[in-house]
Amino acid sequence: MKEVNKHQKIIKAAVKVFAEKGFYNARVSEIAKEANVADGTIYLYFKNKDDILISLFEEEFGKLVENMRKEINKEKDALQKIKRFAVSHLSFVAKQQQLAEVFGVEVRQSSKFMKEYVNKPFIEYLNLIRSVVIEGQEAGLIRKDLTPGIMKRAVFGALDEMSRYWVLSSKKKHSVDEAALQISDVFIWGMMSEEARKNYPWSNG
Amino acid sequence: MKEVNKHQKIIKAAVKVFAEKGFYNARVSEIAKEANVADGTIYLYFKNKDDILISLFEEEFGKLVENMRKEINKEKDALQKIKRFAVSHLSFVAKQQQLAEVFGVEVRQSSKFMKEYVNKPFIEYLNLIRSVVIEGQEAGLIRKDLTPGIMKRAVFGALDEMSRYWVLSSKKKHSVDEAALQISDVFIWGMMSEEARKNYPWSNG
DNA sequence: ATTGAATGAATGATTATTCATTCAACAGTT
DNA sequence: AACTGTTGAATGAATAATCATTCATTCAAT
Repeated sequence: MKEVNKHQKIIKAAVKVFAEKGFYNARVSEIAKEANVADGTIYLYFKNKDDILISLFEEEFGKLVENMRKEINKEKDALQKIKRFAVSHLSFVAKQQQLAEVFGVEVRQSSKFMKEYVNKPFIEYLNLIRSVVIEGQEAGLIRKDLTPGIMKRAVFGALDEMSRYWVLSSKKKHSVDEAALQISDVFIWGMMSEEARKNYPWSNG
Repeated sequence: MKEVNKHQKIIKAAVKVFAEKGFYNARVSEIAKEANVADGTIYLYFKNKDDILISLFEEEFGKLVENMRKEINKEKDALQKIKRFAVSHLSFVAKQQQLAEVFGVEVRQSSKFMKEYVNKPFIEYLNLIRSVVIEGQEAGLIRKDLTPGIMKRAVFGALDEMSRYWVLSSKKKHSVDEAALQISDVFIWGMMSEEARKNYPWSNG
């Protein structure tokens, strides 16, 4: 049976099962069932259960990083890039809930125990923010007393916690769009240099 | 042998083992060994392995919430409370690394526990921030267009991501104190109302 | 006839949990 | 103070269940 890409089919099934059950409570047999392949077939495409998670992360998160890089480059000033980052991040979460759940809830936790595996795509993602902060400081838009390495974690953390709420809660009281705007707005005003606050052409809304 | 509180001894051992290995890779027998009790003794004090994690969370996080409530009440204006929250949160992380690791990495990120176990103490902790935001809005210090339910997640998320970096990284490039100050400063400036920005007696440093 | 992708039942390891047994502490009795 | 019975906390070897992984076999395609 020359079929569609099994690797991809298994990854897709794994996203679903990992999101529903969590990595440790996910059964390889259930992923196989979801992907419509035999249990053993998984092992023709992946070394083991860990490898499914790692591959899925490398591949899918890799795409996300590339996509985000393009998104923020649509803006030319650093403060607008922050806003674009927030909106894109949360829009991805809303569109790809299961994947977001695996990224946010499972991977960073699990990666701790996969000693060898340094989470390259994740670090890259964080460093997109860091670059924007540095760029903003060089342009005089962002306060120079702020450490880019701290700010990248603050911005990402704020968005990530919001994502977790969005993905895990069933109620979804706040809209993700509204959250993205409010969070980026607070960071923009909070990080903006004194000078920029006077001159920057800002129509807050 | 009438001994010291075994319940407490087991919890303490569990914190250490969970922090080192993660919940799913932690062995009950290892917790027993660490606590100097027999494997079976654990089951005289806890229903099962899950129950160890849940109890530890309820008890230890409960203390943290109470402590934080006292801390922020040392300040009387909302913006200073935000700062105090940030400093206390990260100072706790630095002082109780293993416990912080279990709180941050194991409990909150484990979708199994987030989904099946409604995390009362955690919600209470978040709502401390929410109350402060509301208080600040009522006093005219904080912009009224910001949703307290979004802000509580943004502030907590920023601090939490910083904590995760701090506990998991071995390098510890940034000091936690510095991080707390920068993060709270950005939030304070970002959330402050136009009016407060003019009148508030602020010595930024 | 040959190949090798795919299968899924069987295997082997791992571990949470149980429970028959031990033993220290104390109370009552002589 | 010595002996005996009772209690229940503590033990840890044995159990039972769960799953990741394997591999002998099948079978579709060429």
